[in-house]
Amino acid sequence: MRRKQAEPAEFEGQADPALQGPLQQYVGYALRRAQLAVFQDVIATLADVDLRPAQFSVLILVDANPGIVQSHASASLGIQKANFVPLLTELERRGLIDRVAVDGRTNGLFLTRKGRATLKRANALHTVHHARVDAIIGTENREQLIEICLKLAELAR
Amino acid sequence: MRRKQAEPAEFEGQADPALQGPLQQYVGYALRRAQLAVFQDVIATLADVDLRPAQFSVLILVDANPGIVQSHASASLGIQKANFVPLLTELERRGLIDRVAVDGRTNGLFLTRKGRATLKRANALHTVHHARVDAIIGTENREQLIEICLKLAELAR
DNA sequence: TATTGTTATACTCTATAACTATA
DNA sequence: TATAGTTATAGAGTATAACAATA
Repeated sequence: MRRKQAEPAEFEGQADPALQGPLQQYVGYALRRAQLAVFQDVIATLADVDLRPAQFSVLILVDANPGIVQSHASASLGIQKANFVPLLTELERRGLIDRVAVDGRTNGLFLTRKGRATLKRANALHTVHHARVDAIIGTENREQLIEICLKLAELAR
Repeated sequence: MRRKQAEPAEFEGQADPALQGPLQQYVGYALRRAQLAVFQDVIATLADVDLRPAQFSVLILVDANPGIVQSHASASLGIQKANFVPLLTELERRGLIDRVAVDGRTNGLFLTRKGRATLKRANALHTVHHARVDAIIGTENREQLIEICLKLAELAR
């Protein structure tokens, strides 16, 4: 399992002088560093329920959209349908979701009772992470960050 | 080579109804989607000079800090020293950087003439990407986004 | 004929452990 | 004894292509 990212350079509480260059002004670089840090915190937070971010996102999506079909779910999450298969297979193996045949080629997704219980625990844990994020940047900044990120995601269309 | 990410779900210009759930409020999820989209755009933009984002960041860092030693450079970029080795080896193989022994166990990093020329081309290409980002979110939002991301990166410490 | 789910495969990124040569 | 660079290896994540079964 992945545990931590590379230690950031330490300079007695100062910002790393090597990073005062143009890199600090690049959106992609800032996003990468922030995303890695946040994911690291989420991974550590959800370790108790043994859920990775991608697995957590599937449970959330299926909980909010019972019966959603695989192809729709994977497209919504921006995951290739081919990569979605082993993800679901593992969640099904653990008894957290069910694949229910809608017709001969389509599966609807549902949380099992155990899946709902696990998600409930995961949500409680995630609240702690969420509070940690808000403590660092504030609620207002969080909401603005998300708004900006959603606009940037349009670049992928 | 990686070319594109999964197609986002399309709903005749509407937002994907399956994503109106709690996922939209999570910083980690928003950051991941935005980072993937921005990186995809950077990768496509820099394809002409055959540089991946990580390679580009190394050239920028070494250009701004000639002679920086490997361990410092990798820590500054948040890359494990073990993973930094093949990255540098490839850049050296392509004649873009030089590893110069400082003492028996330490390498200082320098751009070659070709490395500087390639970086110059890459920067010119990157300007186009940068303009695309600003066109979507605006300069002010970009600056605020970066500020917030840097604060979030503190989570990793 | 197009779509859904699947298998196979490969590349990138990130991580750890252990080694060597040197300071 | 600690550090810099390296090698080996493994696990995620993401990408493509091709296939069978079904609509």
